[in-house]
Amino acid sequence: MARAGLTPQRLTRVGAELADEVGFDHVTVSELARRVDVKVASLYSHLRNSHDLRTRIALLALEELADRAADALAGRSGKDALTALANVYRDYAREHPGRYTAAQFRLDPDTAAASAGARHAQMTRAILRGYDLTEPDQTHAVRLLGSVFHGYVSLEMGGGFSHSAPDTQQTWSRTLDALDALLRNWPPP
Amino acid sequence: MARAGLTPQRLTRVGAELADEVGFDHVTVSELARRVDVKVASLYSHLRNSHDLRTRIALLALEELADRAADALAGRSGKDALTALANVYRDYAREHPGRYTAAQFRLDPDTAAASAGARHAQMTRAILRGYDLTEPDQTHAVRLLGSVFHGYVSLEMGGGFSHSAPDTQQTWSRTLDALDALLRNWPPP
DNA sequence: GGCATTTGCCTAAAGGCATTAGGCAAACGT
DNA sequence: ACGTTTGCCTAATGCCTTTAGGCAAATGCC
Repeated sequence: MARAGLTPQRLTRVGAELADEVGFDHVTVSELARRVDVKVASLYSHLRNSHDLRTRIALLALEELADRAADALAGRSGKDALTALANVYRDYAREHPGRYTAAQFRLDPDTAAASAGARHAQMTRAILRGYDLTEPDQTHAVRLLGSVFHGYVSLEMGGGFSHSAPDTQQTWSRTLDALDALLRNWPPP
Repeated sequence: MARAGLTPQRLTRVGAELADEVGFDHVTVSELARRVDVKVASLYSHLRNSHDLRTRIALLALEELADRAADALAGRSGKDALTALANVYRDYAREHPGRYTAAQFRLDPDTAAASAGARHAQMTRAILRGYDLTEPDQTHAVRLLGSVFHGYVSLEMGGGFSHSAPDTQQTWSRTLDALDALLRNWPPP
């Protein structure tokens, strides 16, 4: 019985690929075992259980996404930064639909606190430095941007905008124009 | 063996209640059978399979939501209508989280075409009559509103905004202010 | 009302996934 | 070299889905 050299990290990576291929909801410990050519029970030395696997994939996705976002934001500000961040989310969801879904996986509070989630909020906030917003409107705006990015990407991914004119690239571009305009003319209370 | 009086409709309703209690992802034919006090196999006379059950719950949710939206919009326009529609989604998600998730269930194209999905788009479009938008910006705006509503509700439901000040009711209210302002000052291309 | 047909619910069985227990051999430390 | 740890295996249990085949209740026709 030669050893397969499994680690939680490797299993998480393979799990993430699996998610992109079959959808995060269909990620299964059994299928993962097949992929790494090992019997199912063997995985339980490396993963607590199925939920643990999902959690790890979610954490991986959140970090990859945060890393990409950090890269994209470097040296940009204003609308340029807004567009760059928005595109990171949208492109990631297109390239890695399973991982993107994983990033939405509900984590328990402790795990969430230790995740890259905070970096995401932080980066969105950074973008707003290019606009003239003070608290509490800045927080409202962070949440609004999060809502639009996630909502748009998730609807587009789910086929919500499918096959109807005008094409979704147009809408995306105009959506970013609109958000930029909104942030520049944020309404008074 | 007294008959239980099952129908696809009743099973769908019970399935929807089940979804609200345990989450749409955990809706199971077996649990449904327990709830209606019948053996599992019996359900297969009324439901094609598990996927069929989910589809029916999704369609139910889409219709309930569209009905509520239609009620809420009656006699309103402008920001009043915008707020009313937005609250329908948010309130529905709070009252019926499982059904709300179900409404996001990806339907196959034919089923989607026959669903209440079109009514939703239509009602969002109706709101925009209170603002001065022409095609294709009207469509872009429909998609943006859909993104914000869905994104906000889904992040809030997932605990994304949890426990941080300011409270989410504030943000929601200011988000609607912002959307209204945006629609009144939609940026030129 | 009696009788044939349809329909609804049941038992049985097969196959899949998750998870735990217990065993043997490879890798590692001294 | 040898004892310990560690990794992967077999076996077993339990829950879920889905199909096949049977019996009894409802339905409809005369």
